[in-house]
Amino acid sequence: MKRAFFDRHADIVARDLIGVDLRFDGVGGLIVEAESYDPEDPASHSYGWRMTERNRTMFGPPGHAYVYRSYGIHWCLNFTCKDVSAVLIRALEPRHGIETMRKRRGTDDIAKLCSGPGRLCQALAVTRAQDGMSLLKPPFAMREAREAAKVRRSVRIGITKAPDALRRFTMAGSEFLSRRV
DNA sequence: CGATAGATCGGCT
DNA sequence: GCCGATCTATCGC
Repeated sequence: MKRAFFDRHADIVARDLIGVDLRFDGVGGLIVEAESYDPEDPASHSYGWRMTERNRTMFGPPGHAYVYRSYGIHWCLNFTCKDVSAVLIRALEPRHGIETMRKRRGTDDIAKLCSGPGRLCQALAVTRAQDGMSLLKPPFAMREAREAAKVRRSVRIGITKAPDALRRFTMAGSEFLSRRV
């Protein structure tokens, strides 16, 4: 994956991420669900261009991991994009290191390994330690989709602000989404 | 099944 | 203090 891939708006990047193979330390799978956020968006951490200690990575260069703590318990992985926009990675189709994911997640249910932003971070062992890391080099590895995936667009999950924005992108027919479209 | 309470952190009002 | 880009356990039907 080239840096130019991320040097576009999160809406475009999120769409193109569907079907991409993502690994962290060799563990991962295909991205099947992602959401886009930007400074104009009330649901975004970068809303109003206000930089804080938590969201500072979003204001940095595209192509980096922005990891934040959610509800005091879970970690969520985002990819930084152009103009302080970002893509929240919400679900993977497990492909690599499935046994490792099972151990970390404490379940054998393959549909629950990476189906949700908190779950996939636990499965890949992504934490605050990865915040600010480049996605273009190890331990991250990304490979473009072999063929263009069929992508669906719908409303985002679990937010209260701007609930009607069509900024959730999913792989059509995937069994590994955090929720049905 | 579906609904809901509870865990627990950081940033804001 | 309060709320959230969440997940799990545990209810009740």
